[in-house]
Amino acid sequence: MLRTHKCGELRKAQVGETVTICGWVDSRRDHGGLVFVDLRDRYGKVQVVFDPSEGAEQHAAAGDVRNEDVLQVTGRVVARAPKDVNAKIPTGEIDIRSQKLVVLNKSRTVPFEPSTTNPPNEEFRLKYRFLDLRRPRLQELVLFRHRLTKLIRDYFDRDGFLEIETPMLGRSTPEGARDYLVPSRVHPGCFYALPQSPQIYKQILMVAGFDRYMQIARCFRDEDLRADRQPEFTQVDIEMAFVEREDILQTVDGLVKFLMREVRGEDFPLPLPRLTYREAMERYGSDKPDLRYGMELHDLGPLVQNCGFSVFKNTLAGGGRVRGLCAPQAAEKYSRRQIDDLTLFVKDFKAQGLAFFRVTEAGLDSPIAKFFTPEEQAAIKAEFQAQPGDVIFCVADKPSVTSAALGALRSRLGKELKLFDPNQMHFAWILDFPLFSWNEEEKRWDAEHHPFCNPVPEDVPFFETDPGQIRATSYDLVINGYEGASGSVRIHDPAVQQKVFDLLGIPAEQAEERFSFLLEALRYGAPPHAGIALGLDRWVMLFTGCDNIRDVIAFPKTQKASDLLSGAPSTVDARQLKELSIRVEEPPK
RNA sequence: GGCUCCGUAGCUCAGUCGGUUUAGAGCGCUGGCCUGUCACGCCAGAGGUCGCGGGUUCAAGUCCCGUCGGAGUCGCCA
Repeated sequence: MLRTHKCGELRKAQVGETVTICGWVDSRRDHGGLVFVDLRDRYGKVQVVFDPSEGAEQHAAAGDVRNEDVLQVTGRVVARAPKDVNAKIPTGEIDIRSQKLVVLNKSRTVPFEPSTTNPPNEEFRLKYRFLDLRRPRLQELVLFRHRLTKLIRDYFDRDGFLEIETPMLGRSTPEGARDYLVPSRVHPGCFYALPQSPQIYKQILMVAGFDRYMQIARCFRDEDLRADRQPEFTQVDIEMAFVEREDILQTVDGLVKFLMREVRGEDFPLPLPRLTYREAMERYGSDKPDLRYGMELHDLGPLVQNCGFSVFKNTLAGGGRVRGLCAPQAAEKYSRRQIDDLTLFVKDFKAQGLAFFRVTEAGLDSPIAKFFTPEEQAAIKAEFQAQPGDVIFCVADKPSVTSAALGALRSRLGKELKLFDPNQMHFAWILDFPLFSWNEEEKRWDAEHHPFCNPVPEDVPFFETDPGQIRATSYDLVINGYEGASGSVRIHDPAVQQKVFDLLGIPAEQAEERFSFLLEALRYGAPPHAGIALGLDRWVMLFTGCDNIRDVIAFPKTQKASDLLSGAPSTVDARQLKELSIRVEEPPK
């Protein structure tokens, strides 16, 4: 070992001991006579004093030391005089008086200091990720991720779950997200796909009798990125046999309670709240509402069906809806111009427009208020129990558009009006999703969750009459407006599986070709089973209060899926391509 | 693929409404001084294809078009 102690662990208790420590130069203060160096490792930093009276050589060498050089220092731990104590750091009551200095490695001048209080832009941080990761904040996030992952493993281990690895090189299935493909050398023209999730394998593990499975699984989806989406990400993948929906919900409820206690010391009440999909869409306009605040959507149809405002009246007459929400005390924060911005915002969600009313003592103040009788105004005000200073926003449109537009508006206003405590974590289940959704462009039914999701048994008759009515035995766990986990009871009956494929328009022979290994497995005694997958990156992000997923991933990719540190993706040698029987059609410029 | 924002010294930024001169500051860097600093201090200094390309103009960091890169978002994400 090159060290006897870590920099950050030294305290008054070690005073008098001679120690050897290693670390990076966090900063150097050269007083000509005395030289002070803050030496940093991942446990913290400690001040080393280089005094000429302890040896001319080590003192002179300290004068040549620069930031981020790697040092090994042997010296005595001494207590600081009371006036010299630095209360800002845990090691501030002691110094290391150097007796020997070894420069283990010089550093080039770093493009930015890990100790900076004002980190550079993200592009630069990603290019020099090894320096960025030296920053205390990032070290803290990496450490927390380790801890959370370990707690999750412990929780499932204690409950008898087995961690089983599944292949990374699998078979491409055209449904779902775009696959990342890996060419096969020994099978020219054939490709593996990296897993979008271990879905099929974990179901097969159930058939194989491993009735409690979990895996911290890396997954890959070649879709466009977001603040909470990376092309490769980590799922806590769970599957259980001989269980019902309720068992999965309770298992995850227990995990949440366990984590909230271990991480935050909070006694989290169970069960977690549950809402149906229909209820979520009706009250919040979203299937993943942020439930840290209210500001619910209200149906204004009955109140305005006879009003003088033709937009509302005509929309209602045409089968549309008029819905709205009441933004508390927004009148002063939103000028006319800012409301125009909100109007543009809801147009992104296909809304034709955004009506608004400023709530006053007397009634409603708005360019369109004149179209509403005093009674109608009073009714709208009463519907929201609106207070003077509030602003009521309304969208009149197709039902789905009112949800999408108002759901997005609610989310935006919630942030802008700071309607929630950023430290709070709110978990809720969304249940009874539709099993299928109608794809208007392609004129066909799509699986809302995935094609292996079991329908709610009493809805099975709807297969013949109204597939849109079929509820799925699926469930999402929503955390602060993010989809934190998603799962379902699976189909274990080949006949039901066949019904689903039929409705999705996947011909029997095609289903057989794509999923034969699953379908075959289901025919050999598949137990009823259900599962769920947690988005580990998002959980870490939410627990740590980060606003993007990249900060909790050691080596993340940019929005264009590049790794700025390594330069991936890159072109490859012609020889490699030839070996793989691949010809690139249009070589990059 | 669409929309929006950003790109000036190694880094963080200023550079105005309204186009012009030698493009500035702080941090960092280099040299010197300094024995109790911890955002050390003091003195001196170096450092710029204003992302890139084109256009408008007597004149472009500034205006216009394109492009590259980064971010947010819609589509997409069974």
